[in-house]
Amino acid sequence: MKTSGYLRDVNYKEAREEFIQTWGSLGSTWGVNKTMAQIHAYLLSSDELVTTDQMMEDLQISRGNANMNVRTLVDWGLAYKQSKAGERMDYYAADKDVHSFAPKIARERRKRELEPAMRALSRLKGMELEGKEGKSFQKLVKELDDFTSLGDQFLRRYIEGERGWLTKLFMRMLK
Amino acid sequence: MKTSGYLRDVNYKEAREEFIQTWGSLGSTWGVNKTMAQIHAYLLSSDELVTTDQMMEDLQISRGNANMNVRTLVDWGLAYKQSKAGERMDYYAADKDVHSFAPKIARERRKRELEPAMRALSRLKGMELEGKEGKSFQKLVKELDDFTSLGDQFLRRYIEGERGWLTKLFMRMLK
DNA sequence: AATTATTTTCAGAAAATATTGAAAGTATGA
DNA sequence: TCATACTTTCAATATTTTCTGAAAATAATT
Repeated sequence: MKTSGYLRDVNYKEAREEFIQTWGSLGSTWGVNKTMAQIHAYLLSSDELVTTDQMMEDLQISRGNANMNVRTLVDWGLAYKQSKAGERMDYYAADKDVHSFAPKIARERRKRELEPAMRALSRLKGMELEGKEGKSFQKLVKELDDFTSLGDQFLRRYIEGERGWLTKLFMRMLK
Repeated sequence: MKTSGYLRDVNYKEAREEFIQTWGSLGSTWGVNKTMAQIHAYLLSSDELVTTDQMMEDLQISRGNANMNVRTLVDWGLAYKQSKAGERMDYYAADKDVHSFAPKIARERRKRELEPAMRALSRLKGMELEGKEGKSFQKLVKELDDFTSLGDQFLRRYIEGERGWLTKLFMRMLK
């Protein structure tokens, strides 16, 4: 028989390892640091609750790094801390449902990437500028502001909206 | 009279300066380096064609930096090189229309941020894993793949689609 | 209350990323 | 074809970001 216990175990481990590494390096391009993305992938792909020590061991990272990044995951609502009865150590698990955790990521990215831009634009929009240059600058600011506001409304709906909303919108869109 | 020539000129310059600085620091959170975002903001807020030397002077950056980042802007289609008749220096200007340049940014970000994730997921989806862990891993991969594919279809429409598409979709969405 | 287990913090080290500036490359035109 | 004006490249440097590890803090146990 080809798929011995040994072989299939290695397969799963390899697939998981690839997933974790890929997610980690993609994390950087998404404005999330490598370790945080790796821990997220690690928790997503784990059936069991895991401790900080297991993360340190499997991802080869320091205690401080593990602690800091798992905490951020918890802050974002992407992971949860759990206690096992009779044990002192903290265990962690991820929210596994993409339709539940993706909006949480969207919420954080909106906060970091969109809100400051909107604040800046609304400050600039409030200025009364004169002259040819001033006028076209104001036009630019207004257009950027309209555009980001549209994006913001969309994101808010997604973040706060009911589960199927995005999928429904896509269905309508494709028709 | 309150708005003397001097005053309103300073006003415009200050507003523009604030715009450039803000866009620059936001750039970092958007995966675009500070200088590139600053040059983009500088060109967006300029009525005239500008040379590399003007950028160097006004943004206080080196020639290499200016050259490299303005080239990337041109590569992305966010800026254009123009020659003035009888002059040797290269002049640059930005695409000022947000409904024209935003999809170009979306295109580049899709390429960098979404495509590699989709490639990784489709590679992982192709694996036949056994055991309880393997099965739930495959479920995870499938869900992530469905989700990213949906996002990809959406982005493609936006990137390739006609001008008003996004706004129309939003209108429908708000109803 | 003292000991032990566990988590958190944070200054400094390391890694990743961006920028400089001078040298090499190209195009123009005298 | 040589000189000049301008652009591009890239090794060295600077800056920013992330990570480490040991010390401090907190919590549980005896």
